[in-house]
Amino acid sequence: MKVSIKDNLSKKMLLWYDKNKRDLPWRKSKKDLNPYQTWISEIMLQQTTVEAVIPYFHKFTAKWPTIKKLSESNIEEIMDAWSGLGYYSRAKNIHKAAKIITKEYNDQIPNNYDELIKLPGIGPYTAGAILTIAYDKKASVIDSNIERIILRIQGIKKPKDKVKKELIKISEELCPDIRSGDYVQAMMDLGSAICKPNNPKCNLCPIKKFCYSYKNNLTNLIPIKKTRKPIKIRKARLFWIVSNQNRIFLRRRPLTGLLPGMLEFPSSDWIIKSKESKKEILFPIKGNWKPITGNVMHTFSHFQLSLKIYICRDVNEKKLEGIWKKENDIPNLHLPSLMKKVYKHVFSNTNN
DNA sequence: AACGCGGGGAC
DNA sequence: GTCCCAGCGTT
Repeated sequence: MKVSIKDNLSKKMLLWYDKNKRDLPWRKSKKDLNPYQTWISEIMLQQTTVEAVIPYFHKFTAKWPTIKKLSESNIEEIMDAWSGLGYYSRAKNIHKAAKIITKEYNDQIPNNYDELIKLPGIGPYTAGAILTIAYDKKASVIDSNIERIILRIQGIKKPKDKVKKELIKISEELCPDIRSGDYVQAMMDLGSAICKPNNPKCNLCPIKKFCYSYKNNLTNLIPIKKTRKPIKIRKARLFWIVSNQNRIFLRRRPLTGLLPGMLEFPSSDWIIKSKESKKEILFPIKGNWKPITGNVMHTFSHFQLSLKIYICRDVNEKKLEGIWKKENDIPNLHLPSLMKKVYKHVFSNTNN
């Protein structure tokens, strides 16, 4: 890459950023820079939109204002605070990392790549983001926005995983020595507002004069899209159990796998549709079971789930090991989105 | 290199 | 409905 592009691109981006930056809660002035808040925001923002993160960031940092406080909390509290945000291993890893930072780094988030990358939940992107945004160091930072911008500017028509080394090199070269944090955030804002995946607004782009794809009308072809596999459909029966004290039965999922440690209403195994057996329904307890009209559908990252809900009333609470909650308390529980869909479906299809 | 891992907004 | 999002850990 030519030196003139390197210098001028970051200058253009910083000028653009000063005029167009979004006002986000984790964007502090220099004197208020807080590596802890940078870390939490970057973890929350992994594969998650800014709009979804904002309320969670406020709640989380209000409840745990320091790493020390966070390291002293328990995992259930953290999982509850994360419920609804998705990708729950991030919450587990934050807890693990907080303990390590407190124990081994005197409550200070490391300021070098080799130590950062060792922490659970911090990979190449997040390490670079913390180095630039929290510590104003020059680093290679590649998120999906910056990746797309570089591929377009350079007119790279190969699949991105074939040019990984090249992208790392270019992203570091483009990163300025001063205001590196502002620069990477400028690039991400540009990717979000201008250099979008589809129908980019090139006429508004401050760096279009550096862009091979703009000049050659290739922005709709770069980055090349790879076909993704269709996701499978799973089916299951979910059991809505009401006790003779008018409370609802829940249990906590195991701390590994899907929705780790989250509360749920019990269900049968989630079976892939083609393998569905016609065996008799195995209810968790004897009783007068009745199906509820309709199904609850929910799409996860790698499969879709269709739930048929069955309801049983007047159950003795001592017959089941788990958590019993009053119906009025259900909406206030920390449930994953799937289970929120479930209780809304039940409430709207029964007349309690 | 491919997969498991959530949820929601834009279109 | 499909695509995408400030990715990471595991296999």
